Amino acid sequence: MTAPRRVIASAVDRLGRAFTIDDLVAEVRALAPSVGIATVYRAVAAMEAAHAVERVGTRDESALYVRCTADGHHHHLVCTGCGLVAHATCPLDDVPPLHGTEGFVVTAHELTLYGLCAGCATEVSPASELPRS
Amino acid sequence: MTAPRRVIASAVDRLGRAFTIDDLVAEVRALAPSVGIATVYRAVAAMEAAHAVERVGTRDESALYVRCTADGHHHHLVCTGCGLVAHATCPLDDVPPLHGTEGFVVTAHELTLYGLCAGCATEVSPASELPRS
DNA sequence: AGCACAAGTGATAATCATTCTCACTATGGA
DNA sequence: TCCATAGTGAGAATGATTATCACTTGTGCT
Ligand SMILES: [Zn+2]
Ligand SMILES: [Zn+2]
Ligand SMILES: [Zn+2]
Ligand SMILES: [Zn+2]
Repeated sequence: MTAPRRVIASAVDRLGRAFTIDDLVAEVRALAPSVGIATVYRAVAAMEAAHAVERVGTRDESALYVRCTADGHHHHLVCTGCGLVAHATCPLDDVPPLHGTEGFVVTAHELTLYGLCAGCATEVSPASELPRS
Repeated sequence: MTAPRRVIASAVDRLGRAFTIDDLVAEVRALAPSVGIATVYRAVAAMEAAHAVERVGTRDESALYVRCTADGHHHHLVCTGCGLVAHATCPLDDVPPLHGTEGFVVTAHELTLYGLCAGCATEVSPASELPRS
């Protein structure tokens, strides 16, 4: 592939954590200042289509992505303390949602778990959580 | 409350189904053409804060809302055929997600179920589903 | 190597949902 | 009734994302 896409892919690796497009642009431009924002958008869209990254939500009105580490159906644990995103297996596989589904045929679902990662859980006081949903 | 808010509240009732701000503006203006878009945004925000409506997702880059019918913790069934949104009880209450949660303390979750409502399930061929996630 | 075509790039403008500003008005209590 | 306050409406402002377009790069073929 082209040089900008290589730089963008390695920037995603270097970031490790979840990132917005702006995070990624900053990381990319540390090495290649000439790369345009539109190119980063296009590269992330291509990586998403190729399952190299996945969108995990929104932060400050901007899309959040993480590097794809797990294959197949899974969900995400989002730390409300530091923003870390971890992968989790699906807890619904053997739990059909029976109540309230009058005639509804469920074919897909989205699940995101919020909480505190190991680091944040010990670090902060229990009162400083940011509840959600 | 004021006249515009009364009109907006009754328009939400009249719609019944899930709606975007534009849907609601159209319904509102059928009776009160002078109501401004910003007023509808503000009224929906107030109703959301008062738990009179809840946001259930996104349709065509616009926020989707439904009238609040269930109290407390619950989730939503979204028909990918007609857009109908129904309420569902939480299937996770007795299923702690154990796998892959190294030290993570889960405090909240978001879950949305996609599928076909009773009407759409019988009406359309099985091939025309719109899968998600 | 030389060439041709397709894909990618970068700057900029356009889009579009949502929010802000501000002058004006309706509301509801004293 | 009178006033303080919250709500209103029009339009401008914001900000993320996308489209446009002329230019460059990568690729395969000869
Ligand atoms: Zn954390
Ligand atoms: Zn799942
Ligand atoms: Zn349906
Ligand atoms: Zn739940």
